[in-house]
Amino acid sequence: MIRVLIVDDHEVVRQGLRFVLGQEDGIEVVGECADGAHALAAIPALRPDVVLLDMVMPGMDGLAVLRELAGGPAVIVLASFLDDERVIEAVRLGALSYLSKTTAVDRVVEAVRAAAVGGSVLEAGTAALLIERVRQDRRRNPMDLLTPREREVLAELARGRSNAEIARSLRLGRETVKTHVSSILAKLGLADRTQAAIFGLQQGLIRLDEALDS
Amino acid sequence: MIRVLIVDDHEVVRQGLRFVLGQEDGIEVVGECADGAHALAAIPALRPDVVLLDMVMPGMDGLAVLRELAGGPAVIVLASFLDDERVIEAVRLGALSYLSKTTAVDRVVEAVRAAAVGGSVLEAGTAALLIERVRQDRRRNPMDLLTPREREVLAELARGRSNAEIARSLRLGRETVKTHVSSILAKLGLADRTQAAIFGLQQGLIRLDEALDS
DNA sequence: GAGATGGTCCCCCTCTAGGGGGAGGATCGC
DNA sequence: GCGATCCTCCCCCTAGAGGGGGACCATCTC
Repeated sequence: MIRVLIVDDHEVVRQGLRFVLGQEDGIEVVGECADGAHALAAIPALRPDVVLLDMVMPGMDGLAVLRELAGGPAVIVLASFLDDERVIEAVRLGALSYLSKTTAVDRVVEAVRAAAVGGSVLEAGTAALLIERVRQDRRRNPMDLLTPREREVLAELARGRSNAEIARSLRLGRETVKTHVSSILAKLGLADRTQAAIFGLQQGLIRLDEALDS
Repeated sequence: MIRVLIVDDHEVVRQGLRFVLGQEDGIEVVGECADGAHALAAIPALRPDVVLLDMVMPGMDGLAVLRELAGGPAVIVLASFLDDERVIEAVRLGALSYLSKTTAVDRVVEAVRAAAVGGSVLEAGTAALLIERVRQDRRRNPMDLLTPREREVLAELARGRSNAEIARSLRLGRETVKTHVSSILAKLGLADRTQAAIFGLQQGLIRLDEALDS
């Protein structure tokens, strides 16, 4: 008997999963939780073999639960979307399968049975993401090309500041700022400061909603 | 008997809703669809009184379906998140209720019964959003100040393009682009094209990850 | 008809931005 | 010590950006 714990903040999803898994031979749903904290508290008593874990939950999200669960029961992550970064991170943290909620329920059942013996069920989209990541790692993060000072200047660019403002902000001469900006453009292969600003935002140096403030 | 149609790409959600609603007196689930196009095709034959509509679906999403459904059956929108813009837009398009999937199933049943007689069930979060929107409308969206052509130019700015590139892209003279850029900066109170680009990204004219792509 | 608005293009002007150099000082590793 | 890297600042030069005008034409409104 495979003991399954369902962790999802959506009641309809929990009911759906319980209903589907309940009809399967050899699978028993031993509990369900609406958030990560309750799940971690309940696991010692429920002793599940497999945890079906929602990625997006209020409070403690799926990744946080995964971190705490290292070495415990097998985990299958259920997500509404295949968010690139989260897939990678979840797999790194030991998730066996990473399924979208759009997946046919048969696949979920399949993943549960596989997880009970340490196996994985990968969707086409997930597999593609993992491969893409390996590819990306080869053509390295362009940010590594920049010196610490250049990264500071790039962050200022991403805020929408002029050379003179950056000079004041970082206590530099305007000529020095120009030198850094030129290096940034050359190293990243960008045409002008506007493209640099966009790049900085894409890299998350500055949150989009906190740019332009001031 | 209230005839209900369930439209959601997640099979587990459909099963969950069918299970919950099926236990209610006076409610009958007459069908379920996995995407918007099938839903629109099936509605004339199924004649539902109430449509439970998922906001996020592949292909034709919830808003698109709502647009086509104007004047038809009552619609209750189900969403994973309370996305500000979508809530407003959905309500504007005639959705009676806008519920999060984290809502207790009792509320869904309540919303279905209300919708059958033209009523609404609002969650606290949704109500707050609507109030906030009314507040925002007072201090007006700055984008309304721009003409359609200026918005196009602003989108190009947000891509990181130069005046010459924008001119080629929009089939304009470079002087004309300069005129538009100047108007944009003046109307929005921004200092230069870099700030305009950031503003355009914040407004969602261009997705951050698709900026800079050539 | 007059007026307002939006779109297109032009001119002149100033100033910032950005490329291409040079150069001194600090730190680190060999 | 010596090379490498980084940070700082300077000069000259060109091209682009941005402000401030003006102009023509179309459409819509009153």
